[in-house]
Amino acid sequence: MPDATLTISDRIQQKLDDLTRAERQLAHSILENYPASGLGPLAALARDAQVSVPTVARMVQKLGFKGYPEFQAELREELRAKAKSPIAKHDTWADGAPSGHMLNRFTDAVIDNIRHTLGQINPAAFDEACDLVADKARHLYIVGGRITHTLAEYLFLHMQVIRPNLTHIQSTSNTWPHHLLDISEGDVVVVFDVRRYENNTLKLAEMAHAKGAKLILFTDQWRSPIHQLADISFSSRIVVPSAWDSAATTLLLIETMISTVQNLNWDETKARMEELEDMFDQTKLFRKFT
Amino acid sequence: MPDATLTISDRIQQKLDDLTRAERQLAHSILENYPASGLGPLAALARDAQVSVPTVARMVQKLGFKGYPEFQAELREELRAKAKSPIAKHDTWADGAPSGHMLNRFTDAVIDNIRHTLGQINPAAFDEACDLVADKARHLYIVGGRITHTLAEYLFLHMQVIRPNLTHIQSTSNTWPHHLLDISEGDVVVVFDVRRYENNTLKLAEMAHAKGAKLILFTDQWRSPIHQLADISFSSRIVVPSAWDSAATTLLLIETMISTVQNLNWDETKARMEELEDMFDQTKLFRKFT
DNA sequence: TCCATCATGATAAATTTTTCACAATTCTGT
DNA sequence: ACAGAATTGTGAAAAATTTATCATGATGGA
Repeated sequence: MPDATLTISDRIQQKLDDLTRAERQLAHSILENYPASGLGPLAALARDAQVSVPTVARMVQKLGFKGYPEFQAELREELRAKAKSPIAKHDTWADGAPSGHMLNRFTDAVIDNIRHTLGQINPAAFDEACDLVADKARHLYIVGGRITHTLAEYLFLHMQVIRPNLTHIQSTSNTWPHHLLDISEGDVVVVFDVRRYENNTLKLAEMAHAKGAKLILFTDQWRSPIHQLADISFSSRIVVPSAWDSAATTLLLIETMISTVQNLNWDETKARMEELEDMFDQTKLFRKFT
Repeated sequence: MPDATLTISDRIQQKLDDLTRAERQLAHSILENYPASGLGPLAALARDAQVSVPTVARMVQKLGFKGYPEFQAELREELRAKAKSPIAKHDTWADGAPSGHMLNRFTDAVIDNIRHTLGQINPAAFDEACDLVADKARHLYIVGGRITHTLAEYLFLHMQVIRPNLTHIQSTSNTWPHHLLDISEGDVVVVFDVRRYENNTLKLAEMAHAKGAKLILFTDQWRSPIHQLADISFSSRIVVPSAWDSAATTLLLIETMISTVQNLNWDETKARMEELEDMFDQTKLFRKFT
């Protein structure tokens, strides 16, 4: 009988390196919705993980159990113990860390930010923004400031694969007036501006607005002054137990936008993506022979 | 097929009056430590409740199941559903958008990713990593790949304020071997590498490891090959309903790290931050937050 | 008190599940 | 490119679990 102080989940993760390809595949499947999947019949688990039945049997033995039934018995025992233990420890995010640990406090705050932000968002406006960003006829400019340029670049890198005709502008650089010359009516400018709102970014937005560009703004709950010019703006809650603000919620919105735009342009993107896949495969091959 | 909105526990309690003596005995045994006992073999359940095997079989049918295995299947399904949403009784995050809207689907996935990731993280390892990153005696290198360099830069920008003596390396650039010359034993290298793991990044990590640097790795659930070299690694779940992966969870970890490191160095950081504020004010590059 | 009805349990049959032995495949180092 | 080792899968045997059958005991009303 294996060590009782470690959960099966812990032990799987610990052994993850010693496992073979199929076993690792299985391990992830078990962890995926733990412990439910492990409590079903062996064959079902094998099917879900797309491995053969004996692979499952072999791995449970590797984990130190005599057989699958013994493995299940301990899984049930874990479940018993967990249900019995006080609920206080139950609602923390990082198991084994006190609820006052930064990991738990921070995560609480971020989840709360997400909930608030999504609760206030206007889905129609979001869809409209995605349509604009997806429109390949319009040139797309993506603008970020001192910190937010990382978010801007994240959006830019993905859009680069999805559509042509786009530019990343860093408002802190002094080259942006050059880009502005090319902006014409109907172009789309996505601007990131969160508190410690930046003068440069505001100027840029004003001028783009004057030239008749569509402005989409990602800002915080207090809203950058740019929001008065913007056609569509999204404000995220960014407060966390830190001297800094959180960009996690804004990133969530950006990623959702990427996914939505991708879907809108799927027919054309597909080819671009597959090309990219090929490149990755080549990289893999390259690694194999070195 | 029984009603899906009611849990088995609910249904047993509802039927409690219609049950016979032995069945009631069994029912209480099931509820005693729910749902663990129901997930074992039928015979074990019968023994624990001190009733005969056929009694169990009969009652399960009385509850509307075709047989014991079907009963267990639903029990597992309940467990799955319960594990998924300790927070998210929210079916829809964005009010006014259908639950199938990308905003809701994506947010669901990200919350789930966060829950999984935090559940598997080792708080002690996290604290240790923060200590290393906070140690100003060690030079800090931050390394990112094609996409992840945005995350790396996000960490870099904040660390720049918190501590001196750090470098941002982009593994896709060809200048990184240059930086490698300066790495010495005891230095700390924070590496970002998520799937579509990059050969350049691996090479860099190997060489830094060979020079005796401490390696801290941020990767995904399948883990970059670098994790075998890394002193500490963190794996985030990154799957979302998109052709791309999500960086949101990794960003959450980074931000938590920033905040923790900030607190560790607070005395010295405070001065740096104020100095920075002054510089911003003087150059009038940034507006003061009101 | 006796019979009819229902609940319960023992046993056996049927089915499912697990384990084992061996073959095919993939990977690794020369 | 090859041989040897390790990994993975296939199919059959063994073990277990579940279901069905039937006998026994209990209960309650005439």
